[in-house]
Amino acid sequence: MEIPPVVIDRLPLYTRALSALEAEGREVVSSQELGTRLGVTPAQIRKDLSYFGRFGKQGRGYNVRKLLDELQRILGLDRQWRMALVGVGKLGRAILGYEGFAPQGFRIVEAFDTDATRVGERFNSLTVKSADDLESVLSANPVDVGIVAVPAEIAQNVINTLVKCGVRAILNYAPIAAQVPRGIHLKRIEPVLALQSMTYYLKNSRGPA
Amino acid sequence: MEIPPVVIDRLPLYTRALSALEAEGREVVSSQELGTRLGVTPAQIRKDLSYFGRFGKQGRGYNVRKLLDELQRILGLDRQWRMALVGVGKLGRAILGYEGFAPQGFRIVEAFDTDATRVGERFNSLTVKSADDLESVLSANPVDVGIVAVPAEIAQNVINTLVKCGVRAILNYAPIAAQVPRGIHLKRIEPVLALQSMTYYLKNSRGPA
DNA sequence: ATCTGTGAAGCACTTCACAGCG
DNA sequence: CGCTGTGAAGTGCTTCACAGAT
Repeated sequence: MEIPPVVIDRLPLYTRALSALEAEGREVVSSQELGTRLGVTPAQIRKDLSYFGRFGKQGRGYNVRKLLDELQRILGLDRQWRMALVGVGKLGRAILGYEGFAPQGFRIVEAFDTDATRVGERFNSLTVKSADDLESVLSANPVDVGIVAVPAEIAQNVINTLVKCGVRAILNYAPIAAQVPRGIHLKRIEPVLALQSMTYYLKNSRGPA
Repeated sequence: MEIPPVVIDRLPLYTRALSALEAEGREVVSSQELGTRLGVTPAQIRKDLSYFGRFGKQGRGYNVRKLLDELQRILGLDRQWRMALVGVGKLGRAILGYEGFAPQGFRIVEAFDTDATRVGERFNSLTVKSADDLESVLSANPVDVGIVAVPAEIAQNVINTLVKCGVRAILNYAPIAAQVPRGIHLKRIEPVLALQSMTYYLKNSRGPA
């Protein structure tokens, strides 16, 4: 069956709420309550989950631990994912220092830069390699995800190279509208884009309505 | 007229492509070419723009400069927007150091933290203030946007406070599924969420298809 | 000849509403 | 009786296809 992409985008939110519930010691939750926590309708949650199986108990709800396990399995969060960072400037360093990846199974295992002065720098157990070696390094030791943190002008080039190296998922921090072939997954991580659409609504309403 | 939210989300992408075209010295562009650059169908671009007016010339296309001006006006990008950062930890510092905001008219004008050791720290022209003073500072000097970069446990609280202070747009970096009242705009800026949905597709296909 | 602007058709996602199980 | 799972109805977004402007 073909699952609607929006459904896939919501599943990580569900896992997050379920983790919180588990931490609170809750064993069971209804679609109603989960929905209230997430700002999503209960019907939507039930429908979303129904694409993958029947995880609930009628009259009772969902077992928190069990549903969390199922969702993690469905999303592939029950394994480690290898990532390569390209661009070790200001932004790249912040990404290397971000502590939110590892606990969720995402590890940056390579870092590249074009700037010779940065090549050889060490961050924890990681040594920055030359972008010239990107293809050879990733061919020998493939990664699952590429993180692009280079200036806009060279971002499309870097993305093309990553794709050529077999990287099928890309997290793009560069402010460009990048192109990728069909079948390659790219997500923009960009505060400015998010801001620029919110301003439309700010502009068009006065006061807290 | 009520504009579909997805349309609003695409407009910033259009402005970005148009800026690039202008930098290249292009004066005119067709929906076809713009679409190719952005990975969007030409019909969608024409339809999206038609919600706001008739900006093109039949047989010719759109004047790049003019369309860019119109979109910036529509989105409210022709003015400055004031932002307050809450949380000046590792992530907050990276946000303060990010140089992508100012050129687009977004300025961080206040920074708050609960940690007494951080209060008083200076970043460029900005002095970190105590989170206790958040309400009084923002009441006297409102901001348009709140940026939340605090630990998950207190993020919802911070968001509630910002909303109480009249902030109607929030950029949330904290890994929680936050709740906001109707009419308040919240965007999640979260690499991990983006990764967790991409893994679904990685897991479910082998090779570059 | 070319490319826009747009009703109408088509598709995708959400919500409803209820049968059925615990 | 409460709550899930799900066809069916409803809504919203995208694409088509073409009249009309240059």
